[in-house]
Amino acid sequence: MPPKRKANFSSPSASKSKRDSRVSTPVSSAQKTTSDKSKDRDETAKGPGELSRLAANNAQRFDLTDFPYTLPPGITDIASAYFQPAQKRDFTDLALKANHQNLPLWIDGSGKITLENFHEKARRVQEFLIAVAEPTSRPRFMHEYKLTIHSLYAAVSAGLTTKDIVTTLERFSKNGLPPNIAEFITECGKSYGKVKLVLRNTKYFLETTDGALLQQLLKDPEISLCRVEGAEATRTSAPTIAGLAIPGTKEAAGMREAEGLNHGVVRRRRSGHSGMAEDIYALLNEDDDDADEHDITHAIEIKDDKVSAVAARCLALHYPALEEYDFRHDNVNPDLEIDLKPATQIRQYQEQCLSKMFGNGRAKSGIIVLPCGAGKTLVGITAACTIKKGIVVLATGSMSAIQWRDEFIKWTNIKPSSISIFSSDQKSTFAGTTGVIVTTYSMVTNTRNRARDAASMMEFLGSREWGLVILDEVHVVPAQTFRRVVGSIKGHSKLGLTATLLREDRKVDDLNCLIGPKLYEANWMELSQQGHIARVQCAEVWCPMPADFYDQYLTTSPRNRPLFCAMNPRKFQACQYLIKYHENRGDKIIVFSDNVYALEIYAKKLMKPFLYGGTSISERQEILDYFRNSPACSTLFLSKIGDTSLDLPEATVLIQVSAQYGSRRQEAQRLGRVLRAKRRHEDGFNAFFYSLVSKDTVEMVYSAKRQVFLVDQGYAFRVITRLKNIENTPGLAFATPEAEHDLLQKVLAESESSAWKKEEEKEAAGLLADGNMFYGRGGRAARKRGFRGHWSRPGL
DNA sequence: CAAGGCGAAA
DNA sequence: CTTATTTCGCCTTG
Repeated sequence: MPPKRKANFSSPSASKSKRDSRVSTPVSSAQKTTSDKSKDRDETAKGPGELSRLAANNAQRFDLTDFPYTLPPGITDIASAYFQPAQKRDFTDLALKANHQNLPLWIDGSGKITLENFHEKARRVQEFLIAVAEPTSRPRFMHEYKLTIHSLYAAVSAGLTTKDIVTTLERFSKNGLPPNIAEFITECGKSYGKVKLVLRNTKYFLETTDGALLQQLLKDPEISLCRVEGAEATRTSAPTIAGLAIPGTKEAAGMREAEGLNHGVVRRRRSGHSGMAEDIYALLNEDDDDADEHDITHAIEIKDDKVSAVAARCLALHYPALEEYDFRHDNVNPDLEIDLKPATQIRQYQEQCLSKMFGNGRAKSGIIVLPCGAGKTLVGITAACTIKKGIVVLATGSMSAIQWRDEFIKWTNIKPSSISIFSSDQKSTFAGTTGVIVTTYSMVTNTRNRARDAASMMEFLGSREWGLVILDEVHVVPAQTFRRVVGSIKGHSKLGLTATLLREDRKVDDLNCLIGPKLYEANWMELSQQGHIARVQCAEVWCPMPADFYDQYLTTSPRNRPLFCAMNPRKFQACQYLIKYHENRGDKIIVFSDNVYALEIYAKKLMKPFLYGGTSISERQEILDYFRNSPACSTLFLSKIGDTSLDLPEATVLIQVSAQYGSRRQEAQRLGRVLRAKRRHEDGFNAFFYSLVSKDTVEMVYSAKRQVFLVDQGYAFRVITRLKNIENTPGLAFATPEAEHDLLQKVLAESESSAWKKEEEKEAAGLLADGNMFYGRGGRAARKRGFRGHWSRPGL
């Protein structure tokens, strides 16, 4: 920053002279030429402006900002980032109110809201904030929320007015609400709900009650390109909102039958905004929700594959085009006979998710974020039971598809013939006029030639209108090919479910247009305090590297570094120590290593079963059953096969030996593997999560990155630099210098061979490409390692 | 029906 | 400049 400013000062005409030099060759100031004359004329033309700018620059010269305080190298300053102008976190103009100590919020000009979570008013205000803003960080004491166009839309469609929002924020803020924020909220309110995306007769339409607005949108070049043909005007009646009960809620239960269920937690709730604090909502006017809706709607047809492009463009024009499905008045699509089983009672937060989705009596498309083990599936199924139309469920793998089908049968009264799986090994349809289809993303988005039955099944999927599309693990949807599901399956509403709405690329934002806005995000800490998910102790164990290892680590090529980090003998010992400690406590332990070589070495040395991608299906099942049932086996080693599509048995301890780069999602997903743990230990924790990190290596950086999401969820990572009494632990591996040396030689050999293999691969590919282009790219065969899951079973 | 090719994701 | 590496699922062949 300072150099930029310096440049500005030193020559206000510097950029100008550069511009001039392009026109004429530079001349000395002594020579007076025509070009100089024109320059003079230029200067006089904007003389006063130039002068004042010079003065301003001059003043800046004597500003302290031109003499920045720089930290000594190697020291990172976290705090000052908050006060950089780029962050718009300048609080200078925001005067504190006299009674600020009685108020829990800070609101700055960037739309960031900070909540003092320890404040006596925090609980009530929190419920309001969740309704109007998106939570971004919720550790123990200070919570951060962000006002966005989507969060405000959700608030408005749940019945709040923009005036309510502004006054309530103003009321609880320690500082006066910045004027730009009030303006932002009001402006957003004006454009909400004006434009809708609707599906009729398997065609998509952009619809509005404002004819002039539609004309304006049509003038946009991008939108007009996405249009099919002609505009039509249709008549609709304003929808009513009376009497919708979400199945599984207390109200619905009360309607069905009087059950002696726990009434301790029952709070008065009105349809639309259940569980919100009374005093904050006292000023709401429920009835003006649809009051000013016109009878005439104007619509244009949109090309199937351009739906998300139109949504994106509308959002950019500040007219978010959202999907709302008035399923109760849909007489075109046949009803599906599906209901939750009478005994089913959903939890309070699941109910909150659903009231966000069905807040105004229609089904809003969007995303619900719940941690693993918090019952995402049941939320999806309850949504399906509310809409009662044809349902498509998209899962990431065929295993997961089977689980979805089973869950549907477990929780609902759906006829087994009405639900079917469409995957590579099962291709059947439901019996009646409508039903539930569970399929996989790759099945639907496959572009290569299909098998005949798959093609006909796809034809069937694409030619119909579906009431609800449930997208499991919705964070995968922005991927290049998976995003095509949005165009190829026509759903009136879409519900995305995920535990971790995270990607390391910048594509998460696309989900706003592909699926819809985030409707609800659970607070992990809150759920664990309520006992719905486990309380987890997280720790990062720092393992120093022996000197000779570290030397090799420094000299090896960067590609081999992760191998050295994983094979660090101190790390191995830490792993061994932790396994021993927790096995003695009676825990079930899962060890993750993304490096398959390290995985094999660790598991074989410690005589534990291990499982990776190359393990055959039958052997996988055998190993998992063994781990699940045998008391003799309490530790299992897994590659990243365990991250997805493996129905892992319950574990209470998780040890991470090596991981892929800085993936926050992977870290959260792995922590999720112990969230189902129920057994409580005397120290109050149900489960443990250890991340083993080789000290002073790339792993330190990645590890910090990986933890960001969990830290925002309120998890605190304890750093352990030495494990208690590890030096006196008998039977540790690689305890002697010789053993350590042997290990180093092994690792060196492995890194050599993998490097060599790579070379050979490249060479082969090159030669083949040169010699005979029809062979294409070779080298895949060399990659496939032949060894199968090999393991020792002490008890069988 | 088992195995391998291939594309794609993270 | 867009890597690396492991894994999954679909489809085809013997």
